[in-house]
Amino acid sequence: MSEKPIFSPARMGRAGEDVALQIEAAILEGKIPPGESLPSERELQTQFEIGRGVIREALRALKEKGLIEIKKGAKGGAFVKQVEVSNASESLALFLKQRQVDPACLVEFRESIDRTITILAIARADDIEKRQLEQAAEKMVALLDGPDPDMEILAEMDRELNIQLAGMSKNPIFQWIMQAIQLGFSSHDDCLYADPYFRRETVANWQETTRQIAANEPMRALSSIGCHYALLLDCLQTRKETS
Amino acid sequence: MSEKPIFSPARMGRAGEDVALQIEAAILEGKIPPGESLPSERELQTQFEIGRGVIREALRALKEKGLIEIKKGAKGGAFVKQVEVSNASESLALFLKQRQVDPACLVEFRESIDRTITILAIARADDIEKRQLEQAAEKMVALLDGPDPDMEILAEMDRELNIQLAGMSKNPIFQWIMQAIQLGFSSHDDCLYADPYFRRETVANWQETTRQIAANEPMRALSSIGCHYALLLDCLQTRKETS
DNA sequence: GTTATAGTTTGGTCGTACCATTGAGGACGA
DNA sequence: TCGTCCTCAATGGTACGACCAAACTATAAC
Repeated sequence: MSEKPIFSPARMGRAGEDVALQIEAAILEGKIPPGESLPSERELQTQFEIGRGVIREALRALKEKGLIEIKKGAKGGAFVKQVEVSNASESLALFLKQRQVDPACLVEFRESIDRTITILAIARADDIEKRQLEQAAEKMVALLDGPDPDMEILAEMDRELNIQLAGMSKNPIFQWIMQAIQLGFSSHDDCLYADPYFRRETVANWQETTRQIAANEPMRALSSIGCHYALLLDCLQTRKETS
Repeated sequence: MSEKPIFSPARMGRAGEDVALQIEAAILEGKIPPGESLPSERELQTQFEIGRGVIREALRALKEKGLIEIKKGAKGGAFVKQVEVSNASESLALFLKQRQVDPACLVEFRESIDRTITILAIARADDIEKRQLEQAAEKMVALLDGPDPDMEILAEMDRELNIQLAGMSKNPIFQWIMQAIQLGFSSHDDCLYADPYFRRETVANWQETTRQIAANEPMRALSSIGCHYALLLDCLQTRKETS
């Protein structure tokens, strides 16, 4: 397994770039299908007629892009991977994180896409998925009623719920955005779970929303979503005043 | 310039990851502001007590993420950069390309945010901006009626128009998302301008949309937007059949 | 048949040396 | 004095060689 994909030696100066591009191109053209492994570093070294360090840097870059996965040991190596949506999300999250953005803008944006996602989810997700979503919300209720309502866990479940809902829209772009937002700005949502009142309201709202989704009631679901974001804005407002 | 930000030595095994994470954290926490440069590779080598190859791999990863920019020569080094939206755009493009996501998903997403942007723009933009938008659309009409309706220029004006409109929503997130989409996937839109029929219809549609926005007629503007995306889907469909 | 052990493959790290690029400061001439 | 050219130092880019650590394989021992 090393005859066909012969890489051409790279030029001087910025050889690392060249190597990375050649390998990436080979992957994207399907010359190395997902699951297969690239030649070993030492093998590539001879094919490219270049130092091993350069090869390693190129592989590191591809790994960062999510194109390959690297395993150690014999029969290890660089395996071509299906790019996950989370890779793209991370990239967007990094961008959003570095910008100082008004929380109100974010809320506005999230509400906008949340509404669309909800409509799509009601139309496209099957009953099983809707049930699972409802059950996830019920688990939150149970946790809230329990003896130790841990804020961290609740916030994490909130994130999961959002991403799960986005997946039900059957549109990867919405998944991309939603994951990025959850990665980059989940801290804003934490305030909802820090206060006992908002915590209770939010969880109850999630239960209501998922129920309406499961019942295929788009207008009621949207109404519930509106409540959610009214709560969030309210919470952010009171927090601002106290600080 | 080397006293405060002392990095801790990294553990064995996966030191590269550790180094990259430490530097990334330092950047995100603002310890090294944009424009400033990190210590030189050899300097970092001593601070981390680690081989230079590892440092280089970590820097390469950060460069891939768009967090730093590397310059050669004296006074060169790794400079902290503002992450650009094009990074996120590329990352998403890679995902969609490798997964062969249906272009219709992208259209669906764009239509969704386009509708929200339009409503916000009508509510928030002042008359001057609305006039400018209308005039930009009129320039397209003029160009189309002219002797040499260049496809490239038309497509570029289309992109500009979209971004201009997004700006009028007064919400930077919509603006960024729109830019990311335009950067990565304008190629889909090009097909609208390749065919004479669709070209004419699309330009006319832009004129109609901008007029309704200027006239503060949200429902009619939305209706016009709906037409736009119906056209786009139609165009993609016929293109698919012919190929 | 199962377990223990040695061996092989492969990624991960270290270190040194050298090349290429670039900017700065000094030397030289007009 | 000014400007041009040259040298030099700092820094990233490449190369090579060595060794370590992990993980799979095959063989030997029980």
